[in-house]
Amino acid sequence: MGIRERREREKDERREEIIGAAESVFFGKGLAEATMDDIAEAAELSKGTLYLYYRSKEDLYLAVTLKGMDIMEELFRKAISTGEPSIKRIYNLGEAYYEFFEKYRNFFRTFYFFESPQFHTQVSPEMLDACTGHDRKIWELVLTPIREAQDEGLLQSSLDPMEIGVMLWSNSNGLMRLIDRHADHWKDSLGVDLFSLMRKSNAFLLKAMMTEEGLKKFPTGTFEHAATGL
Amino acid sequence: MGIRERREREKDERREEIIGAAESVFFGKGLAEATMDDIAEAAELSKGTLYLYYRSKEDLYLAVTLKGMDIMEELFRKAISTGEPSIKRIYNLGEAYYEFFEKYRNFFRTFYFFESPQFHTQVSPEMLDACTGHDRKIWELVLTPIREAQDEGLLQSSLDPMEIGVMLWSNSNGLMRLIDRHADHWKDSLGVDLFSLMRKSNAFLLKAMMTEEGLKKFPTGTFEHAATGL
DNA sequence: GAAATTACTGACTATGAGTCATTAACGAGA
DNA sequence: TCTCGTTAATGACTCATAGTCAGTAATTTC
Repeated sequence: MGIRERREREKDERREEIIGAAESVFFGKGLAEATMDDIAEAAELSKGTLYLYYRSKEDLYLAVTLKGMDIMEELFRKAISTGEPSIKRIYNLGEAYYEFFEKYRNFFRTFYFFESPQFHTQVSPEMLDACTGHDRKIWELVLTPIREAQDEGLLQSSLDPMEIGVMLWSNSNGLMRLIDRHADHWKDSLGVDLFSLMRKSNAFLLKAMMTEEGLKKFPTGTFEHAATGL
Repeated sequence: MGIRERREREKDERREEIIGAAESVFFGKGLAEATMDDIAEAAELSKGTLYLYYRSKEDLYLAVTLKGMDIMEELFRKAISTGEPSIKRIYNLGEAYYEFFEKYRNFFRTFYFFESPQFHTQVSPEMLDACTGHDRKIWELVLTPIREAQDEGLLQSSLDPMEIGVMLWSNSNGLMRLIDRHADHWKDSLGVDLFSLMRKSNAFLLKAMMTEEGLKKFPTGTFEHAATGL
């Protein structure tokens, strides 16, 4: 019988609607200032109903984070399925990450919360698992072209692929955070362009991790027209 | 007359006592779970009194952060006043940063809040200024040996000293955060030692930013016995 | 020793997260 | 079409806690 299925579909839609409402409220006011009453009003539902779908305000916030991860995953997937050489696809990932940062800044910001367990006081273990699960899935994506580049002898095989990924990710992520909160200050009063700095440091790191052969085939700067300089 | 002065001294002492109480409560429960009543009890004062000294719970939290910055500044100051060569003192800074992370983990964690303006909803502009001011002071400290190393022709002079500092700092900071929340997971289930990874990536970056002359005098690994590998 | 200043108090207010008894809507079976 | 059971939704309520403020006590000044 299709009734059960319709009900489930409707429930899923409700879930999406709630996330949509939560998104607009959270993005407008931030986690702390947003109230469940605000979200209920935006969703045209009563507050009690929100709690039928999400255990706590923080769980709901992480539901928005999960949606952000979906978007990011999609961008990453596109970046690595171009059929280009592995090294180029690693560059693409850097571009995709920066694109996500630029275009989906609000989602990028929700990651701050996810990445600070400090602040998880009401998060349900289920929701946390869902997030870390999704996080790992994205990491798998990142590792694919890295492993390939190692197999092709372009990246040093003495390094763990995860190590390579983390170095590049951590570097980009740290600088994007800085850009997010202080870009103007750095540019105007210190004269430092953090964006090109990110390009530079990523290039430094990648260069240090490539093999002689890799550097011969793809000298630093090969993809410099690219957006992020990864 | 010394009465005014005595009163001021007493007020300062009170301030310190409150910070001490806040510290123990915040470190035990985290910002969100800690209540002003908890802190008042720990300080053996009424809640109202706390508000005579600090405008909000978040201001009080940042007061603890400021204390952490004091500690860090002290460690940094020691690190760069050894009379050693400039490059070595840059290494020392890396060590000092890691020492701060290890020994004063709780203070290190308070920086998460300071570094996420997202979460500043009740912070007074005065307190924020105090924090950013102190932050800059510490940056000045970091820049000293970097400028010196450039003057001596050991670090590329095409780079802005601030750029060099930010690259190294951002890299270390990002990885320490990762270590802070996931060291076990990374080590056990992924087989990646984040600490040595931090050493490696710092070395990569520094190497890329040194001059030929610098690398001749101080080849990578010169200070490898050092704690952080910066 | 009266008046003024300063430090402190804790009962009170306001707000907002989360709950739960109740109501409404829907569908199944007779 | 009438019941009865099930599921979805409601909103008034509780409870916790940040922040306030009128009042008290201690200290200083003259």
